[in-house]
Amino acid sequence: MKYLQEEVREKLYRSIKGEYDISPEEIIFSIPPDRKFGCLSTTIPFILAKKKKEKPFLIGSRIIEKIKAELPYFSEIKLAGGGFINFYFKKGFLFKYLIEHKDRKAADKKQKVIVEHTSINPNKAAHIGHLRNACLGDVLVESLRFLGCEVEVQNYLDDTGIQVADVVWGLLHYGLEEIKKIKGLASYLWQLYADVSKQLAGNDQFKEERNKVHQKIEDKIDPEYEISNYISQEVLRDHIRVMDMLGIRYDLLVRESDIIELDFFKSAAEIMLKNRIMYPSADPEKKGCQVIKYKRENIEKIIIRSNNTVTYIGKDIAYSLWKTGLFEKDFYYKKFHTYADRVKDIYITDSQGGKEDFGFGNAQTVYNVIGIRQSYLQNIISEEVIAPLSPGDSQREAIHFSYEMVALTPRCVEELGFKITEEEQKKSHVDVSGRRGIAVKAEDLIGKLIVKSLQEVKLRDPDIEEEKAKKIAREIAVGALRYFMIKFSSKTVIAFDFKDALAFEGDTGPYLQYTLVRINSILRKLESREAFPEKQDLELSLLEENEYGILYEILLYLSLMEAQVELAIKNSEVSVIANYTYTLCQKANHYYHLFPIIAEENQEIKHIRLSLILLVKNKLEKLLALMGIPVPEKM
RNA sequence: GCACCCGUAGCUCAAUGGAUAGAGCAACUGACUUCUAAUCAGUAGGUUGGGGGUUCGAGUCCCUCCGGGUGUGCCA
Repeated sequence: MKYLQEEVREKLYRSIKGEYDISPEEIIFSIPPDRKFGCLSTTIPFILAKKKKEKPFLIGSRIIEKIKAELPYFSEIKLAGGGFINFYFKKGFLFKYLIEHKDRKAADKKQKVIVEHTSINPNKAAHIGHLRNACLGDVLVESLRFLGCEVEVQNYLDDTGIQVADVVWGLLHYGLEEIKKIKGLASYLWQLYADVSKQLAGNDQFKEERNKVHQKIEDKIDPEYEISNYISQEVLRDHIRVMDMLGIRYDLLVRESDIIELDFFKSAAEIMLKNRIMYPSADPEKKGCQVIKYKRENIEKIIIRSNNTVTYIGKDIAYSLWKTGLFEKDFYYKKFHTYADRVKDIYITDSQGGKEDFGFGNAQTVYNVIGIRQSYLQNIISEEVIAPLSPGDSQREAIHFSYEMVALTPRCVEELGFKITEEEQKKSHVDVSGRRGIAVKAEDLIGKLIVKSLQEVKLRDPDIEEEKAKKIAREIAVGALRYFMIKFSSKTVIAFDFKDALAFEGDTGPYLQYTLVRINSILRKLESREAFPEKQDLELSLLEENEYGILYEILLYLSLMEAQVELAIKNSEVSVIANYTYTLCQKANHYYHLFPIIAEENQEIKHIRLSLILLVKNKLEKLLALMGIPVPEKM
């Protein structure tokens, strides 16, 4: 897919690449703040001037001379402000261009990408922090697909971790049959885990018991093993169910127990030793340990302890090598779950089975959506393991898609009924803590959102059928939640508060939904769509100046859409898409508020307005789909 | 100690090194017999934490100070 700016960029690049050392990505376009500076602008002469110590003005003039004849869509290309190159579209071009390219598909880049997200410890219900992870991950997935990548979504299951052992220890006085009778297991374990954590803290005897449970799980000794298996599966099913409520889905579940069972780490260690990535430490304090050098901080990170056991990072390294295809071994697989609409199945890894090739793994680029606190380990994997093992011709890349935590405002913590210390009281936010049970459960939040939106729906339409109202309420709840989780930049700590999260006005998901719902409503009420066929050569000069100006700004803004999605991926910052969509909606609302469509008597003008609204609808539908925000029938 | 991140309107946040720093919320004023008021229009609100520097141009890059946060384990 080539969008408008990309086409111009290509021509520009060809005209300068012989003279300057520059990559196409460095040529960046923006829409100038004032139309007197044109409709599209680049500062490339300034950038080139820095590289060669020349006058930007002269470089700019030379570039314009070279490309002028090659770019037919512009009436003028002017140099301004000492080095800006400003492009002026021919009248009517942009409208025509956007209509013509409305449903253009992304080029098939044939690149396979794996995105790992969600990856919640399977010992309790999901909370708001996990929601941020899954929502960010899912927008990343859909954006990559939009840009033409083949994406495989993986969810990693730490089924052998100490957290599972904690709750198994807490449940040991029950037998498996009794545990199976527990309703809402994930939610039940939420409280149990908090209680267990309290008991374990400062009680060495309990901890020792728990460690024995952990060991028995690893050695597959019942009842500990079967209980742990049951719990992690059931909790996983609960996580999948909750995420499916938000439209978030997976292709493959990867179990840590299978990585251990199939001895992936052994193969990983062989590769790393052979390539001198891992080596025996010479540091007397790390005598007998195998380490990886982390150059950025000049630290040796222990991978294999002196007692020959593997540290936490080891399993992640093996998994990453498998994901990037730098590794011979593979898992076995079986079907785990079919979604209710039956359009998709989830598979899960296994440690035995048939040799069927499912084609999982082996991607060129691997994203791991995980909190910023994991940066240290993720950087080691990406910089010290994956990068050096990737030969230049088949570059493999592991990208840490990081984000800050969701925390709670002190007020919110108190609303939830927890006591907080005086110290915490003074802070702007308090960390979510599974161990203390301090968090908002994902499903509780979704429930609150549904209750509130149902009220709003009924307020606006008291006669609405119950089922219809519920469906719309769910859609609004999902829209509000998903937008809230991605609208902040990933470096912002979200200080969660019900007041903000339950907002339906202003910069919120429902605002975006409302914009599209109203556009759809206009189209429904239009007496006849047939009277206004899609037409590329509309007579824009019929519009009075004010309307033309506002309409033109929307067209310009619409032309940025694909570039914005690319920018979001390039910067690992999907909030770009949320912000862009919000601004687009503001512009659209402003326009059709000023210029009514159905009531317009001049059929030509009506045709123009309708065409614009259809363009906005087309882009907005795509954007909402990228963000997983549903479109209600009415609001 | 070392490394990284953050500090922008009363609050919550935007702003690829680019032309006049923008939104939402809260406050105030106005627009529903009208294509849906979950909307729209308007008023007010700023020394971008302080100070230096680089640059044609700095909220953005560099240095420094102040304030806040995170990571840095033979834990996971």
